[in-house]
Amino acid sequence: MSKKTGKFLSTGEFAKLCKVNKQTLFYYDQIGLLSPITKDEKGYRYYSIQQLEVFMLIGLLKDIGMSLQDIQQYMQNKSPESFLSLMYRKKEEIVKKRQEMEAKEKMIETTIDLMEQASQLNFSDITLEELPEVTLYLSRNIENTAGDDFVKVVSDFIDELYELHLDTGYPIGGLTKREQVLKGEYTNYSYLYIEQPEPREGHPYFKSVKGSFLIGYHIGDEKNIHKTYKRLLAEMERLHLSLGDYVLEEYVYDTLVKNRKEDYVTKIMIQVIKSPRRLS
Amino acid sequence: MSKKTGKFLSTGEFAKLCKVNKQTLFYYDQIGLLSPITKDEKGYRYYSIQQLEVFMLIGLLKDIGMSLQDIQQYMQNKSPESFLSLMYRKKEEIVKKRQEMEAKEKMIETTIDLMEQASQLNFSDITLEELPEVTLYLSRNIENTAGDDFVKVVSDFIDELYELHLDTGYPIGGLTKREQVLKGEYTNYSYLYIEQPEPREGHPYFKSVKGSFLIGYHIGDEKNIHKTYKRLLAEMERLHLSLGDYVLEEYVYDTLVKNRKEDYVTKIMIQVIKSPRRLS
DNA sequence: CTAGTGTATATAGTTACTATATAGTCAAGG
DNA sequence: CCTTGACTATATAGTAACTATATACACTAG
Repeated sequence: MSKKTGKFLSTGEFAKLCKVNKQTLFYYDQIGLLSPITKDEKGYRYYSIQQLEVFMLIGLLKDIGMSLQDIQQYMQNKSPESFLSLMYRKKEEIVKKRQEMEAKEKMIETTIDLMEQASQLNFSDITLEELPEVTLYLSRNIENTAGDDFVKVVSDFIDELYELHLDTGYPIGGLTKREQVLKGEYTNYSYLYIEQPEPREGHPYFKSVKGSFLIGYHIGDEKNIHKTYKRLLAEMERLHLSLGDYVLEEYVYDTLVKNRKEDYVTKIMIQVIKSPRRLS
Repeated sequence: MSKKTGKFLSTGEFAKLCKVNKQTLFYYDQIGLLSPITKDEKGYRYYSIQQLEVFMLIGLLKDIGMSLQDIQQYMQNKSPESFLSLMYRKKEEIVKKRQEMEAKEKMIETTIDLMEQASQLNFSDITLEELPEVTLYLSRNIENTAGDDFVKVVSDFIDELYELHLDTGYPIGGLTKREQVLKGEYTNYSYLYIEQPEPREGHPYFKSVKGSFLIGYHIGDEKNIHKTYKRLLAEMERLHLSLGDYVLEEYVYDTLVKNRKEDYVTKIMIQVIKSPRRLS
């Protein structure tokens, strides 16, 4: 602090209060966003305590995505009324942002849960499990689609996930109908799906599945997944089970956590019927 | 979509799915953050559906303040373990961010309330009001401080507000003790204060005030505030009231909402005692 | 009166895009 | 077959909001 400037603050002091780089204040002065209340004959800048409030408002507006230019725009013709209407608008935005934050928090939680579960699995095991009812959000049918059509369906599906906030961190899976599996077309998915832990009413496409599932894991490139399917179907025979209506397929480890395709792990869930044995 | 590329997406298509500019994908490819799964002989890029998941992860990490470089760092040596630990760390960060968001939401709410209240006021009125108990967080004593000392106290005070999350949108006010007022030193504040709507236990410096207050408003530059004080003290006399222990002073309209000092409004709250009349 | 700290300006660098200019690719229509 | 229009590519420059660096002046303590 130079001189006995009383209740004024030098750039350095003010910067410390604001918890920013001194240069940032020079910059704000330069673009006319926040200029010191006075400059002395040597060009030294002096800020007042009040200006801290302004600086904090700038920070608040910045945080909710306003550009410095827009902020300056407001600063130039302020009034209690315009301030209030600005606050009302920004209130809405900040609420939206907080909600997005919460959604992301949930996504991370789900991802953590899934990963923790995955780490407990033995991928060489084949198990028979009774699955509880789950709700799946389905894409449109994609059997035998390719090229533009396929792209369109996937795009629409993803768009819906965005719009309806259905992406909760669960992986996107492929559902194959019984008939396709019988034909040996294991990778000709009928639908894409995403699990919905908290299904909401009033949306079409939701589908619940429950029952007995034979669960196994395919390790490596998807290209060779038919081998794992053969293994699973053989096990199905051995246990005197017959094929149910669906097969669900989803990645456990993929691009997100593994660099090489050989390390990818796909979970295959074959719905099965125990008795009476159905002809397949 | 050119050619019968089956289940691959061109840059434009993938950009649409990701809801970003095509250029952004070029940029990500360039810095090696997210490269298409294949390029054909003409240099055309082709992305897979799986890569959307990667893109979304990048978006998530970006949103919680990770730089593209750091993200790339992770991408280069991923594993379920490192992914999990990253998620755990980021979970904490996102929780913190959400809480900050909530604090800002509250600040905006308070600001809106204060402004709405202010718009209902008639600044020429002098009123006698019974104020309920409020908790004030006080700075260290600043009577007669100036220069470095003053700056230090204010800095510390502001730092505490940051650290203890005490800035809830209420204005920072000045508390003047009875003795100063009697000496006519109206602007020689004894403490700075900020109101705490939800006081927390375990902190020093908290001070509750309640009782009768004579409330008036000063319009214009703080320099002339003594005139308004005189007016208020005269009114006090007229009502046969005597000066209490404190005077509170806070801005109603200031730099945030008015451009000119002549339009600033300061609220002055003089604690008064009705009877028995105390000698002043 | 010098060392050390603080201030100023001017300029260049950074991050994460974003826009523009130029040119090659491809499928459809006349 | 040629042109049109919509797409692709690269290369370069521009943007926002800082951030760092270089150079010079100002003030204060010993």
